Amino acid sequence: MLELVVKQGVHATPMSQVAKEANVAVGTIYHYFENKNEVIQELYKMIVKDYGVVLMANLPEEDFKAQFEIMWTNLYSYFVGNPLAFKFVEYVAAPPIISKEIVKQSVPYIANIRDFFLKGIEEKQIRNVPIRLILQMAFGSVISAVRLKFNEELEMTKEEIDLAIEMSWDAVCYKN
Amino acid sequence: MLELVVKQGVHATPMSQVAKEANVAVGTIYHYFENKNEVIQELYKMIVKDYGVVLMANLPEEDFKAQFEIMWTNLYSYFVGNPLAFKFVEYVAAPPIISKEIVKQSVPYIANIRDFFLKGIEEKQIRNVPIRLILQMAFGSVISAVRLKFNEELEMTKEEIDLAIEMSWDAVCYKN
DNA sequence: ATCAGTAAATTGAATGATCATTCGGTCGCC
DNA sequence: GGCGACCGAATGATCATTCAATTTACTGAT
Repeated sequence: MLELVVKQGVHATPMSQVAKEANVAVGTIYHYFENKNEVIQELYKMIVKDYGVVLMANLPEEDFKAQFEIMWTNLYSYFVGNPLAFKFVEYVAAPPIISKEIVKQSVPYIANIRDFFLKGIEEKQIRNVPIRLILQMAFGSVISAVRLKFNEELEMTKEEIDLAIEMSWDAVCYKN
Repeated sequence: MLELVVKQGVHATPMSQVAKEANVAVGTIYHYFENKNEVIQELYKMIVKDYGVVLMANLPEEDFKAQFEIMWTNLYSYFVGNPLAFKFVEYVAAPPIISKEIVKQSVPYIANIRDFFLKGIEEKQIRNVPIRLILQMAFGSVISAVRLKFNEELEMTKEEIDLAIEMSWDAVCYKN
């Protein structure tokens, strides 16, 4: 369903097609889900949970900036490697399909990311500004980079990725 | 139609409702537009054209950074003052409804913004990195700020706006 | 001024599709 | 023999789009 929805849009993918693709009957889907929207919502939660884990993987112990860089790269790689996930959260996961309520339910999945930046602020590695601003800016820069790649506006070589990370870091890092 | 589409989503707004809201008959709409999608596309172009103009308004002559700040604020104010426009470009203007083709057609409307940053690079005010990266990062930071406000995650006081601008500037400005 | 003539604008009921969802029934397993 | 998983045709709506009919706006001739 993820694939179909990303390619055609939510309302252009009939449940009949979803059923066919999944090799089940339409009725079976309705046996497990209340309605079409609930399937979409579960898809959303799955993806958030997924990248919430990936994001924090393989962090080096020491340097804070190095950790930031790895996190940035983790998320970037996740989206580049899972274009469907990216396109889903970017283009499909919009109100009123995905409500604020559902978004809130997904917050715990990424709580550790928030904690990471809070620690950064305490340790004077990260600007002392509202945490939501930090998160949104950092997250947004990754999204921007992925967009550039998928729209084929930039090739996103190693150098370009490093530039993007550097810009992103300069936006959030502590200033003397 | 903008209003209806933003509130209900494209496929949840029947042309009959659009017609009623506009006090015309359905047929009349089809006299002026090929189909539903074309109306949406014209909406998109209108909005891009609109903020392309607003963005460059009232720029002070002197300081480059000051100009950047005004541009940033211009776009921020535009979106905050036109929530429908914001929600439309953010949530509705997605493929396959708005194709890459349509996006390309709208590029000329914002060519002067590109020129502004190119000049900035020449004058060593802006980082010497691919222009698309600059544009996407700068634009993205405004979007992030507007999102925070609309989601009521941040109040976006004058201070918070200034912080966001500062972060955005640090991301794109020239580094010695 | 008036009016016939005509082209464009407008109308909205009818058409033909497409879908989400339901539910009576089947199947396989314990 | 009973229970849950599974099936998919049938239902009831909803829509985008069409088009024949009607109205309006404009022209120039009288």
